[in-house]
Amino acid sequence: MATLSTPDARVENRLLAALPPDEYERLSPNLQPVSFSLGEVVYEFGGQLSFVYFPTTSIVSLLYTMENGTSAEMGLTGNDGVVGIALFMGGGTMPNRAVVQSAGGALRMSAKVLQDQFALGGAFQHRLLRYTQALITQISQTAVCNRLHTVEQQLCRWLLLSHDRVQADELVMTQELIGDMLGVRREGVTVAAGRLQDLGAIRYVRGHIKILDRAILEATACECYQVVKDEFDRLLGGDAVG
Amino acid sequence: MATLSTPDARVENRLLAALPPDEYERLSPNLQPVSFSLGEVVYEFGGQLSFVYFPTTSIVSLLYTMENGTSAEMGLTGNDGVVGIALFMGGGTMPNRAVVQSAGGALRMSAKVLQDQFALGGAFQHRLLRYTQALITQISQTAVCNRLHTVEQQLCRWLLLSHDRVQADELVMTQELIGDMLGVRREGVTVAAGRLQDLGAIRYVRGHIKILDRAILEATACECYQVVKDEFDRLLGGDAVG
DNA sequence: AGCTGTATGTGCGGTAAGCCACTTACGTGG
DNA sequence: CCACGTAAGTGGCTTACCGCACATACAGCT
Repeated sequence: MATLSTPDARVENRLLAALPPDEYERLSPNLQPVSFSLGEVVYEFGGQLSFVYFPTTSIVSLLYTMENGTSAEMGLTGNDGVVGIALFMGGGTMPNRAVVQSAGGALRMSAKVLQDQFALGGAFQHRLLRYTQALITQISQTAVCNRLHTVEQQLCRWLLLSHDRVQADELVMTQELIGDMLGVRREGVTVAAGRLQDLGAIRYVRGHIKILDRAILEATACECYQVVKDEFDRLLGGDAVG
Repeated sequence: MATLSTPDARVENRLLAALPPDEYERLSPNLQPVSFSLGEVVYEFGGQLSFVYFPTTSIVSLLYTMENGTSAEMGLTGNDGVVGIALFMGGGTMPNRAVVQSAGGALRMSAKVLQDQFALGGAFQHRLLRYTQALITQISQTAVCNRLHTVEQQLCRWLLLSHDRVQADELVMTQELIGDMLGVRREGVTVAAGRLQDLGAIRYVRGHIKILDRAILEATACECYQVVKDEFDRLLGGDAVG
């Protein structure tokens, strides 16, 4: 059977790449490459999902928008995970939005195929659940971080998490949008980003952030980044079963 | 086979109560009633779990403690759910603590039994995953709420969520401990609780909170409470499959 | 009744960040 | 190379909350 995905698509998503060869062969005919543009809405609050998406070069933010229009991010998914966990967790819909934060590609799989394959209970199920647990850690840490840390610390956390999920040293993202993600005003981002720029950690020009020195970002960030990173490494690392 | 649980233990936890009779019969011999005292630690940061717990009359908070000792709650589980999701999600440990917030009973099940039963893929697995998705919503909303809402609004949310999971109109909880849960100072809780008392919503006397008027609490809370409640009802309601 | 420990109430100065109004800088397209 | 739209920087005022230092109040014990 001819696969619609590109030959090396597999290695572009770490969750899929970690599957044993036979399971991957079983899935690959059902993966279609798609392309996400910046700001595209992958799913809406309460919307029924028809597909799950395995990002390859894109990053997708999960965020919640309040009644008064303010919003905040709860977590973000890159090529280490999957967007649309409600489909295998059983709920069908999620009470939040998923928005493309960094343009790029993804592999999509239909709801039915996903659910059938999940029900087989093999490595695929195992990997999806482990990823979900890692995501729970990320969301939890976001909750704690929102309560206890400064905007500057959170900006560092966010930049590091994003940088880990993208191939380049440049992020395309306005301060306005980062404000929406972090649930702070645009001006707050400006001030915090200005300090990071003075420190030499980043350079910021009209929607293009260049990561110049990760070490400075890590030193300025709160412990939350490391907690999330460690847990992702532990749960999704190569040594894990299947 | 004689069950070690009390005859009506089943109906005390809604997750178990929703199982079809044959599945419940299969599980019940493996459920042992245990009793939790206030402040007891169910599991520690990174600790290996040997059991999962299905609270019946107790409430267990999931919280994270920072390096500097401050802490914040990410979610709480009562008789609608289960404590120790890492055991079936595959991680084995969680990077947070679980602390008994309201003394009472629970039913425990060993890790091995849980994992074997989960792997069968029936209604039990289905229910556990749906609960996990509901918990994700709760944690997500906590993250958003921490960022965007006042201490008073969050206190209302917390009181309502706790009240929903306990049988009486009285919560046993000092303002100091609520401060730890919400990630705010004890004095901040005092001020917010004082206002709620002036409004006639609660009465607070030395660690005993009496819920006098839920309607006032709901009006004062942010939308976060309703979002979480709706999602729990949707995902865990009686109409859901199996 | 009085003692003592824990729980709660209150006030004050400091700070992070919100809101608002505005200026400056870049950069693409005419 | 100029204009205009979008992105970023700045400053002043206000607010919510923190940190600290106390004052009070209840509850069980003697």
